Amino acid sequence: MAHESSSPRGFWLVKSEPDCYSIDDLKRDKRTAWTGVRNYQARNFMRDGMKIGDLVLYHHSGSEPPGIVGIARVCSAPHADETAQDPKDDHYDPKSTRDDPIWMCVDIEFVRKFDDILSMAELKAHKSLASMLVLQRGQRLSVMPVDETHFRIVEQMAEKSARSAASTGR
DNA sequence: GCCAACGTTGGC
DNA sequence: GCCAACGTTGGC
Repeated sequence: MAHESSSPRGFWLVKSEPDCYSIDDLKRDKRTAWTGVRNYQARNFMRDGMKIGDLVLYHHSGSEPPGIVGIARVCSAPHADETAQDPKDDHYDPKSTRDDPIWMCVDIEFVRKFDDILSMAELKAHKSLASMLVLQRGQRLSVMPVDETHFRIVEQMAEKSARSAASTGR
């Protein structure tokens, strides 16, 4: 590719139920291993696609409203998801062994939390995000790639809502 | 290997 | 609470 060096990073989106692990939990912990993913496609994105430094949109699912609440960054190479080997863990998988871990994850670190959630309704209202994967009907992946153009638009939307919040004294 | 039944995710 | 979209399971 002619302009390989102009796009050095990948862009991703991860989902989490805030009751399970929210952006505030990530902010408190600074970083965490993104464990518990038990879908092969999602695992493959972490194992084969994610690189240290890639930026990640953090999505709250099952919340009211659901939407993107901040940004994280990939901060480790892929490694075994140890929760798969823990019989007491909800995500225990007896098929996963120390020799053949099956389930892999990366670590992500907190970058920032948006002042306001960007709800799916708001995102869907933005025409240039129409093809964004997370907005497609019935799409259930918990780890997925994001186009850089979509990522930048989301960043701008977050900035804009922060500015309007500041100007109205909210 | 097919396919129906079932379970899960997650928006609405 | 409903339902769409899958992934998984298991009988055949």
